[in-house]
Amino acid sequence: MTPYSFAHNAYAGDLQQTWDHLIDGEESGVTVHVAGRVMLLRTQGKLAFATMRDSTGEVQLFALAALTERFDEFVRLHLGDWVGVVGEVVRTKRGELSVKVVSWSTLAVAQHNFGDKWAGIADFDLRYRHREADLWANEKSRLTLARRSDVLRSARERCWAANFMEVETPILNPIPTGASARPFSTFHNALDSQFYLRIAPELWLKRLVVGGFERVFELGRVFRNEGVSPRHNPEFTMLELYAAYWDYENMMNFTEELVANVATDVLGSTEISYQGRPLSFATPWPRRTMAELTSEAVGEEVSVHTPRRHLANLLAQRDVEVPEAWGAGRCLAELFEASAESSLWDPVFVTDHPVEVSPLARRHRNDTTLTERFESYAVGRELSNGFSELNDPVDQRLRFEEQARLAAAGDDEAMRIDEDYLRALEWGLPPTAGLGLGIDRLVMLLADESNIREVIAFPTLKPRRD
RNA sequence: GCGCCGGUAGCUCAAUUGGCAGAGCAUUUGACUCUUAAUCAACAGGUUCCGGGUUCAAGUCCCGGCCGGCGCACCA
Repeated sequence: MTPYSFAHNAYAGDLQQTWDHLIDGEESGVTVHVAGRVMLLRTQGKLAFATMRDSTGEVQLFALAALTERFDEFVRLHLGDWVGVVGEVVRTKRGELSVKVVSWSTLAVAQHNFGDKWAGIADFDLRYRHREADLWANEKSRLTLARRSDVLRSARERCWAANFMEVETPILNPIPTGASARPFSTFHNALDSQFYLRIAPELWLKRLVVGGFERVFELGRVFRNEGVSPRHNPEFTMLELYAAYWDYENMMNFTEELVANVATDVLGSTEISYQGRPLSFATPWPRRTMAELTSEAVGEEVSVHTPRRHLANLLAQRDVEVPEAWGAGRCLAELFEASAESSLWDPVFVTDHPVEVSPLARRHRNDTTLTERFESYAVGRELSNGFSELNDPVDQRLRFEEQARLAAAGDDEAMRIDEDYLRALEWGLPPTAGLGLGIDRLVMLLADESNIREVIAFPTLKPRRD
């Protein structure tokens, strides 16, 4: 029977640092208890060398028939077995820091191997379905998921440092809202009610601001029942935060600082390389209106005031089908996506979106057909989305009603009227700015990964049907 | 959802024009007192993803299905 515990008192990584000064063949006189997984095993008659890895790194185990108990069993260990070892820290004649094994025990056996000891595990299906094996076999996977943890820690600390309080809001929602997306639905038996997994926590968070929490953030999972791709997982992690008394300019300032600081916390610099190309998070990020960028991309002046018919023609030239229900605003936003979006490499704020595509954003103070909204883009992808929040319950009702008309016309991503939210606005939402930041996308950039599944420990896969 | 590509031993990968299904590592056995992906020797290891079809003969060609990668669509 394997032990129930092990009196562990040292880590491989620490030993490598602490005993860096040991010269070849020198013995430290210090006995340690280390534990980890056997990654490699080299036997040589009455000697055996094992490479053991724990969460901090690797250290060699040096076993001798003359010293090590049950030596004949030690040399029969399998790659992947967990062992606990007691022995002296030494450096071998050939220069490898080692624990000279006196007593030891198998803590757990590995009944399956961990892939080729040189090539690891390459099969995507196996790696994603059995990430536990992938993590042992592939250093890159360990580094990427550790980096995700670093990003989460940094983002939280930066939010706390700016006096945002972390809150949690419902994942089970009677109405899916706060974004435009198809939801997952589920059912609560005792309440005899249909629920939807949240597509965004937005409205709940603003209700907390109404309640007097002036700066709140939530770092949590949202769910969207849409296609999967190298950049889309059905569940993903969003940082949403709201600050009373801020407008979207303030929030853009905060956003660029947040991302730049996270990059610095995690990588030590705002200057990184992504997929072989330099990428700079250095602030300030350019701020360009959607109309400007779209005009540049299509080679003529366009805006939300351009006749819808003309915008529709420009879209048609780009093979975009234009439904009857789209107004000039939606056409402009679609034209932006079709023409300008993919070329935005370094971070940039795209601002002043049409009201038509921004049902929760406050109208622009200089043009009521636009909103005070921004989206940051990097590497041609949307990274964040924020705005001066619409806090007028009358206008919000009009926006919801417009969404309801779209839904009636067949748009299954349109928002639904949320009476509870409207009532909350009637109690008074101060001027507030909000932000939603896609954490997975940010981790992809900071981990130099091109597939979102690499930055998610257990990405959503189709269940096997054997 | 559509298109392209892929699935061969536990893992990483070969297999020419349709012609005996292979190697390295892992496993098993043996040798070896300073190895570093140790080395050397030997044994063993297969529903070639699944189901049909064409053919004297199919890993290879055709049809259907499953799973994955990439692109498109949708979207963040």
